[in-house]
Amino acid sequence: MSQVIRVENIAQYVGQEVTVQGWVYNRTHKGKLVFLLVRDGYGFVQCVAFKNDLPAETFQTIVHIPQESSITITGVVRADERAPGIPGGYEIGITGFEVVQAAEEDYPIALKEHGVDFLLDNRHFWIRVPSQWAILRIRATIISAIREWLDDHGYINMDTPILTPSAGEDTTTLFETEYFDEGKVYLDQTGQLYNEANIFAFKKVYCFGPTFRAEKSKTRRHLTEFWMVEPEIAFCDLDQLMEIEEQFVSHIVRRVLERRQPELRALGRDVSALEKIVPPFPRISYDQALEMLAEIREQTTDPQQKQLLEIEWGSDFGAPHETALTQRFDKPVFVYGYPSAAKAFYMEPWPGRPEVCKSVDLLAPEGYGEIIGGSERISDPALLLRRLHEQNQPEEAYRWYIDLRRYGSVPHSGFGLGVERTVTWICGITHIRETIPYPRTIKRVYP
RNA sequence: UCCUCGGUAGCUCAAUUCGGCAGAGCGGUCGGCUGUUAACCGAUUGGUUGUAGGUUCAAGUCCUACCCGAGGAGCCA
Repeated sequence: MSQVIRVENIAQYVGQEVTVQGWVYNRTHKGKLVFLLVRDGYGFVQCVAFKNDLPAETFQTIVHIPQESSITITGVVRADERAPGIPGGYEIGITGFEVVQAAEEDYPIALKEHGVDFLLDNRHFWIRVPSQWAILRIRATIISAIREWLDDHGYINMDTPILTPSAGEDTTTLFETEYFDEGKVYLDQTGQLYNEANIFAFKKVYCFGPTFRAEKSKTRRHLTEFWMVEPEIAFCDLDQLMEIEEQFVSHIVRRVLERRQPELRALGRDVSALEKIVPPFPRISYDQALEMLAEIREQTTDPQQKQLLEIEWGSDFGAPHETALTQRFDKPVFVYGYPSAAKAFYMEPWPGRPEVCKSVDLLAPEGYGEIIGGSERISDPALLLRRLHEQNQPEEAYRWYIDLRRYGSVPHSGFGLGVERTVTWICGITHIRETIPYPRTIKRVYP
């Protein structure tokens, strides 16, 4: 056996004999010639067998090898523009072939069109196909870029609890479970409140973990279990927060462009759209956004769309509004200064305009919409207490949270970035369920 | 929770206004072909039409109830 290579590095081995450990993704044969498309976890490479170059028995084995069989192939790498694959452009002329296991012949996923229902039921196999494999490789790169940027900029990772007491929020959107003799506890929706405690010890922190929402949302933008990274920064106001967010998001996109070109190509992603993602990002106020929406509604002829785009001052944007708005930009756009009534109680009021708060959402371009929600938090204990009462929140549950403001309070801000929505946008795909290995939606917990 | 659409072979779908033998392509298998890209050619394999009940000589098709899924809204990342 020659050196076992990773297919992603195949260009380094032209002219050499190498070994690939992997699986048969596709087989097609033409008389004395067989093409195998082999995946090794790192890429897809075409391997070619000529009858005259191999022992008769080996050739017959290759001709009949079932799809998805696990194999060890030895052969010589050559560049050939005709060769498909990821990265593609290289193929292996087979000199040795060993079967680890011949797969059963009824593998359900063909190289043909399939319906969503079928593919989701077979998610454990679906992740083997190039598009899903590419998306999940990009996801992993996005996650490592997130940690890399934060770790390099003075943020420390603080894991926040997943099992949390009620905190008095509307429990219909929380998954609950029994916790010994302590009654009900809930799966976390955010680590933010704990992170607000953490910054007073560590200054800049982030938590990164799964988040659970029991909302009965049934759209292409929702999962019941998703991953969110939540940085929180002491001595930081709303303007500084936006600067951080645009640097952060730009870094993530840049890393994907640097490290995942073959995967982006496999997905047919328009890379030029991603190359535009550099700071600064446009900033518009909620009021300006409303004016833009009014303009867009004027220009719309479709009566149904016109109705969907209706919005009154005070409401948060729905998906149609975000989509319409972001189609007008080729970079992510900040929308700041939302009505306080539409946002959480802990957001700092706008100076001189208490009906508006220092919140900011980042909406991804090309119609993708919200990927980040963030704000400057209230730093004054008396004001925080008043806002709690105004929103009828139970004071006792937030005792420790209010106390944070009594001992060295500072202006501070933070945000949450939804990993799967970011992956959806960067990959240029239409549905969030493809951005996580095993999606959990309101109708699916299998496999 | 509400609105819309759908469920027929392993998969993707068809089955004519008006009820009349359950079909095709793909996949799998066998054979042919030295450059395939979702190859092509020939043969072959393949069915509890989502479930239960009803109408009828006869139901994939009509009626009733239910189950399951998808898309969208609201809510959110």
